[in-house]
Amino acid sequence: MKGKRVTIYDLATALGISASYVSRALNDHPSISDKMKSLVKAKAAELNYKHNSHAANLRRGSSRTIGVIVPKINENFFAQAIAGIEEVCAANDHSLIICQSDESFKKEQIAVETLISKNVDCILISVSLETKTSGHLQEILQHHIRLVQFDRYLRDIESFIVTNDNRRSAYDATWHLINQGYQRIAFFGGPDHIAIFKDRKEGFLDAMREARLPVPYDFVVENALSKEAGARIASQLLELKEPPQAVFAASDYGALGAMQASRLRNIKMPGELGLIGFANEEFTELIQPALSTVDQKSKELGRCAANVYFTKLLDKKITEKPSVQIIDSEIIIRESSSVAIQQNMTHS
Amino acid sequence: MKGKRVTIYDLATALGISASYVSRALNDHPSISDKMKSLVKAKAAELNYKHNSHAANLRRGSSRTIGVIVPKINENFFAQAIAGIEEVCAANDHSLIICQSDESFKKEQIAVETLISKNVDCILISVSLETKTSGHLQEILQHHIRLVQFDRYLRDIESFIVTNDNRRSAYDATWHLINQGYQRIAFFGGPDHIAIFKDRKEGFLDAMREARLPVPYDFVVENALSKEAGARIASQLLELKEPPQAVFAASDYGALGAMQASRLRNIKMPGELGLIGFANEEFTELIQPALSTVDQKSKELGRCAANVYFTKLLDKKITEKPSVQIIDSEIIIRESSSVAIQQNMTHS
DNA sequence: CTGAAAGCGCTTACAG
DNA sequence: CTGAAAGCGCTTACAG
Repeated sequence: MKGKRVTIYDLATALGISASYVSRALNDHPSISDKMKSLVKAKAAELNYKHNSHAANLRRGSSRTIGVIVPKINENFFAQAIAGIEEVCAANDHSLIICQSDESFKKEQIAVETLISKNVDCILISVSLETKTSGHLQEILQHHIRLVQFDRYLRDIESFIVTNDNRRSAYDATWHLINQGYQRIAFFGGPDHIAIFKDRKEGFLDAMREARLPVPYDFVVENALSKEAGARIASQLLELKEPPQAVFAASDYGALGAMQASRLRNIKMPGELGLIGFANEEFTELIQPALSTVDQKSKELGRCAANVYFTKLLDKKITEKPSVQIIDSEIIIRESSSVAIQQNMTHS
Repeated sequence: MKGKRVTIYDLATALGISASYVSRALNDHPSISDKMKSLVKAKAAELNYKHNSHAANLRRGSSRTIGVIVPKINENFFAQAIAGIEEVCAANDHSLIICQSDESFKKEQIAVETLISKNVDCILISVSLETKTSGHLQEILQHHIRLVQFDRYLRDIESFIVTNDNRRSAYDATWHLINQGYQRIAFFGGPDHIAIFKDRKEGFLDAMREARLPVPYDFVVENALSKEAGARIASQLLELKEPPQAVFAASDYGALGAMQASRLRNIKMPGELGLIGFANEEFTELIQPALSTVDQKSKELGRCAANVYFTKLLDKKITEKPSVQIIDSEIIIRESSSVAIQQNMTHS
């Protein structure tokens, strides 16, 4: 069905030289003169030659390809991270295979299998919410494929990690709420087995403890990352005799759900309920009231994750001890948590 | 640096059979008994064997991989389309390489080169805004790679196309505005060289003509797809002595810009300015007023695009004449264009 | 049902 | 600087 592909042998014949020579010319090997390089490349273009990366990879044993696995490509956080990764890969002449786990452990495992069989040189992963064990990541290492975890990571495996200082950001976000005068503050978090969510919870508790504010048992919620969960749980809490005065959500979507639940009850924001999220999703500055949040510098985070491979792992036989790299995040204060800003808005 | 990989020869030796047999067992060849298949597979798992897709692809001449090129993976429309494509590919045991052109013609060309050298069997593309010529798409065909265009397509190349009836949707959206009583209606569109934008403009003009409403020359704008462009142009138009009473934007982002510009001027929506966008982006139902829009059923669109390959192109020597497949879209009416809805909202 | 052998298109030591 | 040759790991006609 397919026509015969033009190979380096065809180029060699056409030019009256050997295939090895052609290969070297095409790959900019230093032994070849610039004149010959351009001659060969011109002929390649003329005959519509296309490099066959599968053959090269098979022979070379490396694919110059990086695989990335993220939970959702359409969440702005991950899309930005991918953009950063892509930028660095392109600059280093590597290509990129993007996989989506869709927050499913099963799909994540399949993605790992696929990337291994595609012989990628490195896998950058941000694990799914369902991921509790690292067996599949261990397998990556067994196949001598480099591994970098970013944002959401597992602790029980040796790998470089690029993430934010989640505990610190959560601490700061919580203190921001406290400084606004809120006292009964609830935390909408994620599963404890993923370090960033545990860290955000700890940061929240650190601040509350330091401020000597009570944290009722049911104000700390473990699975409130989605809009639906956020809305459901906020609805419950807002029915209490002593409902929360503010919510710090470890996810913008959880915060969005809380906002919708409070709107249904005509609860004024930020007057009666303060709210801050996490991730700086696109919608956070578009909704009303605009949602305070934590900007994780996701594009920079993606850049760094990719750079870990290019600067610390590529071509290195003995790897330095895996380290954790921290990307600075930034608290963004908008109307949803700031009485001061809100008043300005109203008066303008 | 890498340890030796386990190959089918290792499995063959371990099992006392031939490599050919192993290969067939692993690939579920009908000549092999179920018992032997599971025996071989068990051994493969035990020895941690992983299929090398590069070797297989090189030998087979096909990669069982589909490439997809979209302008932006983080626009909800494309993310949804990719989700649909992924679903169909997974069901057909094909893997997916996702490339992002970032609305740049140059990047799109590079993506095409990459996908060709990766030997993908098919490329699904939605072209960038800058794409005016189809030379690079022609090259795909020359390499005997199948081509399907979806959503944004070029007309001067023979390929299957999966898209919405953009002219009809635009016509309906415009009539919706007309029926709400708006008369001076502006159109925020995209470049004419991309068919869908031309179609949306035509649909708008069809409706205006039919309603015998005048369309001032400067009410039809060609490059107002982004939030920034939408805001800039809306600002200009709203300064006119006879400003538009409504805007139909061919992009939700353009509509968002218009909304922000009108808010700055304290123009009431939908009372003083009606607005409808296109694509049903995530933010459209979250902002206030909620933005009317056209839902393009993007996930279904992605599914169909992938299915064109699996049902009409895969393993077919003589291809049927390329056709255009239409995915039904749906007008979603929200507050931004509907006085009736708005009043209900206010009174509730 | 089973195996020996060829070959996909490249890269890279090795030799000159 | 240049080339002949081996081999990456698989699949698949071909033969039995």
